[in-house]
Order: sequence, then C-alpha cells, then structure tokens
Amino acid sequence: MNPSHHLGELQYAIMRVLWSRGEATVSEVRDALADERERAPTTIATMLKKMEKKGVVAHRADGRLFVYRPTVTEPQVHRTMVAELTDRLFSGDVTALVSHLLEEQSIDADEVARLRELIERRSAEAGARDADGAEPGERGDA
Amino acid sequence: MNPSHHLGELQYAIMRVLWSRGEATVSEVRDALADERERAPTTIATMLKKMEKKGVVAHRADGRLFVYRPTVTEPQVHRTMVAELTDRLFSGDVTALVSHLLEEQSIDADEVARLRELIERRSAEAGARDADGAEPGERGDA
DNA sequence: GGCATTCGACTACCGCGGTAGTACGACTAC
DNA sequence: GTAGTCGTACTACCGCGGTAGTCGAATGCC
Repeated sequence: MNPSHHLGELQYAIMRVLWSRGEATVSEVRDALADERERAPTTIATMLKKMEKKGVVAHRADGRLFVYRPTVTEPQVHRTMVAELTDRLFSGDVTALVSHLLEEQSIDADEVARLRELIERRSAEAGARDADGAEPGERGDA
Repeated sequence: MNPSHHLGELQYAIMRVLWSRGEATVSEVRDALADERERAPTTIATMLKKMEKKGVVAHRADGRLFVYRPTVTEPQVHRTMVAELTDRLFSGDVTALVSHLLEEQSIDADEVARLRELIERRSAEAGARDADGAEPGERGDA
C-alpha cells in the first residue's frame, strides 16, 4: 500500500530520533530534540499521536508510558519524498534532477568525483545483472 | 535576497504557466490549468494574490485586467526546493541524494547511462577549468 | 439609462503541520 | 489518604496551501 506520507520538519526530526533509537518514549524524543528548540512535552505527544494516526509510527504501552517505534524506514520516507519532488519539479525525470544538481546546485570537484564513482559502480552492477528494471514498490501513481 | 519560497502544488502549476507564457491573466492561467481540474476563477485569483504577497509574482494592470508575471525563475525555485529537501533529508549532502537516487529510486540502465554521461561531461569541465569550486549563488543561508 | 456580465477584493472555510493549555488518571511522597 | 508529579487525552489555536462564495466597480449591451 506504500503509505506515501511526506513528513513535516518536526515529524521528520521525530522520525530520526525513533530510527536511531529503535523506539522511544515521548520524553526521550523531546529530550533528543531539546538541543534544537524547547518544546512543550504535549507538542511532541500530540505530534506522535497524529503520526500514529497517519501510520508512520506505532506505540506499545510500558506501564503508563507510551513507547513509540517507527513503522516506516528512513529509505522508504526518502523514497517517497524524493519521488514527490522529482515528480513535481522534473516530471519524474531523475536524470533531470541530477542534471539540475550538477548545474545549479553548488557542487565542488570533489563531490563530482564521488558522484562519478557512484555512477560507474552502479553502471557496472546494472550491466552485470540481467536488465530487469523491476524494482520493488513502484511510485507510478502520479 | 534569495526568497527561498517553496511553492505548493497549485502554486507551482501556476508558476509553470507563467514561466511558459511570460505573463498571463487570471483567466489564462485558469484555462491553462483547466485540463487538470476545474477550479473556480476566484481560486486562481486568490492564489495569485497570495503569491504576489509572497513575492514570487507581480502584476500590471491592463485596463481592468491583471496581467501577472513571475518574479522568480524556474531554476531559482528548483534550486530552493531541491536544496531544502537535500538539507532536510541528507544534511545538505548532494552525494547522498544521488546515492539514494541510484539505490532506492527505480532507475533503469538507460537512465544510469545518461547520468554517467552527464557526470563525465561535468567532470571534464571541472577539470578543464581551474579547480575553483566557487560556484555562483550559494545556497548556504539555511 | 438600466441591466447583465466580468473581474478583482474581501472573507470564510477546510486540512494539516506545529504548538501548547487543560483535564484526567495513576503513581509516589509524606 | 491527600497532595504533588508524571504522562497521555482532548481541545484549541496559528499559519498556510487550497478552495470558493459574495460583493462592488467597471464594462458592454439593449
């Protein structure tokens, strides 16, 4: 069903905490986020509740404590959000995105070299594999 | 001052119309968008007004008609929105974005080949130039 | 001159991210 | 056992993207 949720700033920050910890209580999340900005504990709790309703986290009760855990992985969220932007800005054309990255975003020579290495490795892999192209979880619902 | 506006779905669609036409009235924008979905003309007018307040479009009066034109370019908007996502999801690491694209987004061998060509061309350019790394228009105002 | 149409202005409303106050239940401390 | 604390639930509010209704001014038509 590929949830396809794009997360807001705070929501993503909360997810990062959950991903790094595996699971966490409201207070733990709040503490982990405290260095960025002080928030009322209820803010985090409410957000977590909204996120649970949305399906990106789940909780179990440990006594009176709610321990939240992510139900989606970071790569999944990345996929969704990157695909969303690619669709929106470049009609889903990944090449156009990379082209833009190369031309408009400030990338130094060092990064270009790394990118090149990345591509070449992938290129070799793709050549080695049979050319299937059947990746799991299409996002072709645009 | 590098507005850094990230546009919503409709707003971006309106901008696309404006970019392609140079300028357009409310009705023209609405008609151009009509194939996607029927909207009340007031919807577009309101949106345009909000966008003008935000600084991404401006208008001149042609008789009683308002002719809107974009005040930001498409590459500018792309830059802002891509940088935003890159910062959010990959801490500004473009290489990580591309890496993600390669590994998680479904890209066929053909696209990889195109990407490779892109990178190599860029790589050659960077090599030909003196290795400055001082690209125009930094986005480091986050 | 009066009326219908057209177009922008103003306003309201919904959904959602984000924020927080208040209420309430449970547990702890004295 | 009563009070304070902790933690979640409920509710409300703000900002903004998106949507649209209504109003007033100008225009054109008869």
